[in-house]
Amino acid sequence: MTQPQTKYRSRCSIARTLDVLGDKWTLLVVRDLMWHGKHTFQELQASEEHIAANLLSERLKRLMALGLVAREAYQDRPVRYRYALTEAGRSLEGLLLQIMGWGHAHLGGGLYDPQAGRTVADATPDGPQ
Amino acid sequence: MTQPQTKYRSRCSIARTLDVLGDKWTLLVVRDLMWHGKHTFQELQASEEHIAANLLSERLKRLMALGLVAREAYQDRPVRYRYALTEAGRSLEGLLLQIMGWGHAHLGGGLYDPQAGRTVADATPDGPQ
DNA sequence: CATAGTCACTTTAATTTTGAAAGTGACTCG
DNA sequence: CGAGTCACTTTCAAAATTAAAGTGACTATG
Repeated sequence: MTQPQTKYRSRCSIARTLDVLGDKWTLLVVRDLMWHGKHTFQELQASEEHIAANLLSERLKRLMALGLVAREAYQDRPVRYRYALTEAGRSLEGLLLQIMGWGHAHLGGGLYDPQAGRTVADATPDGPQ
Repeated sequence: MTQPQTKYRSRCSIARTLDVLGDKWTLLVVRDLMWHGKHTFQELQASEEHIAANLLSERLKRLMALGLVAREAYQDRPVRYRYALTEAGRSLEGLLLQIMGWGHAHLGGGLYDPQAGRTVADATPDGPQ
């Protein structure tokens, strides 16, 4: 009986979360799916930060493999997909809000109110103040 | 007058936070400083996840440049430093707790109670359940 | 019918980051 | 003197990111 190959660096929940979401792009894709009504490849790619197409493709595959995103065809011939968060994917909203709150308080980023569906505090160009 | 070179990819608070903390190691260093009483280079390096020395060195420099960590000499000849979170660094606790909560619920990682100073739920080897 | 355009990717190649190991400098201890 | 400790830095191969170009399956236009 072989040792069950561990998927994660450690037992720590923070390390495990970083193993799957710890990069500069994944949570931006989740943000766009969660709040900004972006659901096609093109819409996701057109976001302000301009993720490279190969990375977007790879990240969507990973999020689907994790069960955080699912896709369904919105067109045949050629088949094209619409991506959406699953229930598990939507559970990341608290995390996004916390990250946004910190970035607003400490890095001068904007504040988005998902309830209102709009920005309620503008960003400063470079940092806080 | 030159355009003030923007430090961040975008005005979004989430993108800005990921610009500075979005990798697999930075928040583990913060975790160890915040909760696990690890303050010297050696202690930080000895953590379960085994960060490479060059990365630890670079991350500590970045965290200091961001004002999230400060160091003070605890010994002369040779001078050696103890690293600690600043007030701004300690403000990341909510974020760590949120990340930990998500990783516990969805990836089966352990739960640490900072109040009690101990693990209150063990991790499962590979995932949730 | 040929050509241009759209969408969703994939491929390619240069650059950057990472990871693991080994090395360095300033000491202390035996 | 030689070994050991601590806090790094250096080195270099491997992996990830970036930007650009290319592909395939169509639809719309002249």
